[in-house]
Amino acid sequence: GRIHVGHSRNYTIGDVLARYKRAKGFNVLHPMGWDAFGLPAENAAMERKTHPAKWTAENIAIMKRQLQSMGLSIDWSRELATCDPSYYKHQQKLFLDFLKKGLAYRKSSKVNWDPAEHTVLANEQVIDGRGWRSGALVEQRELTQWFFKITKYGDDLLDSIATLEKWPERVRLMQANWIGRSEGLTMKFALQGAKLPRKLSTLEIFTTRHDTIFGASFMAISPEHPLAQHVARGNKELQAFIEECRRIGTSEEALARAEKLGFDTGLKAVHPFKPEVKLPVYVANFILMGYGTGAIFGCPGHDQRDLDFARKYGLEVVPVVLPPDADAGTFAIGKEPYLGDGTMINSAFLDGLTIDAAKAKIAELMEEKGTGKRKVNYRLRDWGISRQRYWGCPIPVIHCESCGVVAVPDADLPVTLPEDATFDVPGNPLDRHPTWKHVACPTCGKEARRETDTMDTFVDSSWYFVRYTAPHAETPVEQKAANYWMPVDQYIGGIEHAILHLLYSRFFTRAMGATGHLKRNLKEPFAALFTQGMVVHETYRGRNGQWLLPSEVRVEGEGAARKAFDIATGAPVEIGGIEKMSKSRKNTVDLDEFIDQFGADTARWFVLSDSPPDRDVIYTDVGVQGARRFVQRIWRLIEDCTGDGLGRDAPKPARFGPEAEALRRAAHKTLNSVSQNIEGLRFNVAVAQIYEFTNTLQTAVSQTGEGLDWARREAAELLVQMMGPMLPHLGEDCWARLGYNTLLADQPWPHPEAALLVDDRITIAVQVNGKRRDELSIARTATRDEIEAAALGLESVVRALAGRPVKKVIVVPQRIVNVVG
RNA sequence: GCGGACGUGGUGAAACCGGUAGACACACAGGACUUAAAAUCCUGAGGGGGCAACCCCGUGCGGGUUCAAGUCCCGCCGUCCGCACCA
Repeated sequence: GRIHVGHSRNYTIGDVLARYKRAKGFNVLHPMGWDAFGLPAENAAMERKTHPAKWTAENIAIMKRQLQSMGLSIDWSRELATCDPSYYKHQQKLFLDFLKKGLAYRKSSKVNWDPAEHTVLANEQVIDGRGWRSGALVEQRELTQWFFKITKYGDDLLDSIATLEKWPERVRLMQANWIGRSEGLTMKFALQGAKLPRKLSTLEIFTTRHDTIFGASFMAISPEHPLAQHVARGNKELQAFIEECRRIGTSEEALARAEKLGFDTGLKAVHPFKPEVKLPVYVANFILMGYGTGAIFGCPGHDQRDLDFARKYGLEVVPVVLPPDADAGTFAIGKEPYLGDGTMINSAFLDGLTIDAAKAKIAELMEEKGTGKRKVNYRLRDWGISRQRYWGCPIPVIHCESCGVVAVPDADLPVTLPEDATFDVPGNPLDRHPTWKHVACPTCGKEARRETDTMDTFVDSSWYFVRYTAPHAETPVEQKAANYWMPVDQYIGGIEHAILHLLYSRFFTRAMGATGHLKRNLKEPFAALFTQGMVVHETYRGRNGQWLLPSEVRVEGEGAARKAFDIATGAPVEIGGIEKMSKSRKNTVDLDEFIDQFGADTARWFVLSDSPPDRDVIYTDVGVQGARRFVQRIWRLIEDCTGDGLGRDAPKPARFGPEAEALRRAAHKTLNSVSQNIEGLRFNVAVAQIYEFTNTLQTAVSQTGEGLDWARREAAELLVQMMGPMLPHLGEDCWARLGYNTLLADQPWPHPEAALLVDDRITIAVQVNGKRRDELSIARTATRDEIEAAALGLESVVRALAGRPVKKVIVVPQRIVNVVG
């Protein structure tokens, strides 16, 4: 039962919010995310060890027990619905509907292939600079895989970011950068210098700086470009160069630092506006085949990479944009290209135009001649969902020699995984399985083959929130339920999902609109997004570099003198950085042990209390002790407040003495601001206010006064109700202690009495020349003149003025008065 | 390199529209209770000066706007995050 406390933080936040909203009278559906069952991310190891069924009864029982012991409220019938195999049935149906609409397709492309593991490497898997990974040389392979056409919605996904007002700015930015829209022009250049096949005799490039066409001094193409491949066939040196590029080219970081290298093909490209100018064509290592057309024209004057390249190979550098205050006669490019605004020079008919005007002119001329076309380019690629592994939702299609790709008929869904797969050899267990893939073609009945790729688990998480709205429906989505619940009012998750999961979910909502599963005008799945911080903890490493659990380590000393020792051996231990709790680093806390020792409420209170929820919380034993102390203090306090025998039916007194009045004001004010702070997800502030009010109530316990018994009773009840969402177990106990046999969780959220929220007399600060000198207690309704008179009459003000005449008095009623002298 | 966020006591942090900086908590110190410890309760505290009333300084650094700046503007410094040859 060792799980990350960090893992549960978003559930705690969501749970507090859900309990609060429910008490406020809202209908709340609070499913926990896909990862609540934690398994997809850990599948690599589990695939080998566990039984096929992802949701074994045992796994579910473990997770359920752990989450319940954290005090989380879950509607389990809904939760378990997505663990049911029927979820995959509906997901397969969605896939086939996407296929019909052209939103899913197959494409052949080059992939990094690990021959040792016999599998495709995911993008994020690191390969070293020489193309090795885990001791095996990585190959490139041509492979046909499945894709979702997310690029179809590139514009919409980008433009709609503006409507996501309740999303964090940085997530919106990350998504915009990821989509990476740029407007430009494709241009065709005629090639000369060798006999080329018709298809390769013109070179198409993409640029966003067509205004700089007269500054072009070379062409560059990607090593993977068909033209490069063609020329290399008769050229051993070029072959070697391309091979070299490929080796370096696999690691992105190495690539960014690598020197610009080129290989002159000997070919020449004809300048589209100056036919007498022939530009040399290079194969260059910094050109990506995956972006644009895999080819560019190089304009060294106005692009850093092109400038580096030109300097290295001695190519011409002609400035064509003149900075506003530079002189056309003397302006030259040094080490830095000029990237700013200006007017065109050295550019024939463009001279004197602005950059934008020059772009428009070039685009217009080239479109007329048919040698160019305006084009919007995206960094975003279609989503490759094929995985060559057992663990995942099977892709429900059948390959037939005569009928091609055939959808599995609805009646045969779901396609389920074989239970007797073996994992003793690397590679895809489905492909290797002796019988599973052999089936009859649903159309012609001939022998055919099942698709053995499974879907990326990101597919699973891209629509679960829709399925939750009607988890037992016969169709993937029940429109009525989806229309009622969607979009999700508040989504809570880690920043690690800023791009992929959140973008894929946005795509799915659109695609499911296109296939009729959702309303078309529902574009965005999550109206508001909150990214919570993690629970982090120090890491410890023993002498041999092995990670140690915090419970295995004894820490001595303070500050710089802090030292750690292995409890078992007494050996010194290295104290490492504060990192996200993870099993591999062993900086975790045993949840079962924690619950035994402190209880779930302490855990909840701790993660809510210290830091704002969007920041990381450092797990410390003293922090937990503090939370525990408070939980126990509340219990004692409620006992003290109920001990005098005043029952819940006692009539409200007609008059309250000053002590009772003060207590009631404090209670209702606290209720008011705690409500606001829970709503704004400022739990740490809500916690602080509850602390403060607890102190007030504690003081009142030892006082006497008219109506104070009743006021104490009221205060205790409000306190219990306020803390209920955060401390549900203690809350129920206290509620019973107060004499109720109902559940606190079922009580409506209390309303503060408006009259108690505003004071008759208030304290305002008095400044002289902007410095605070005194404060003033005055009627809330006091006029400007009254406040001014009272302030000027203060001895401290007179003293601070030191005889200077008063020039001006600024009065902000109910806030401050500033005397300028 | 590009883009973004942040910088407040010994620590985690509050401070809503520019209006009493440091709420609340942790740690610390002193006291009460106790044979003792734990637990609990009370008191203290940004820095400096003063017996005290009180005064001066203070939100990374330097400027600016304003009656008034942690908050707004300009320029630095530092930390963190994201993207990274995207033509």
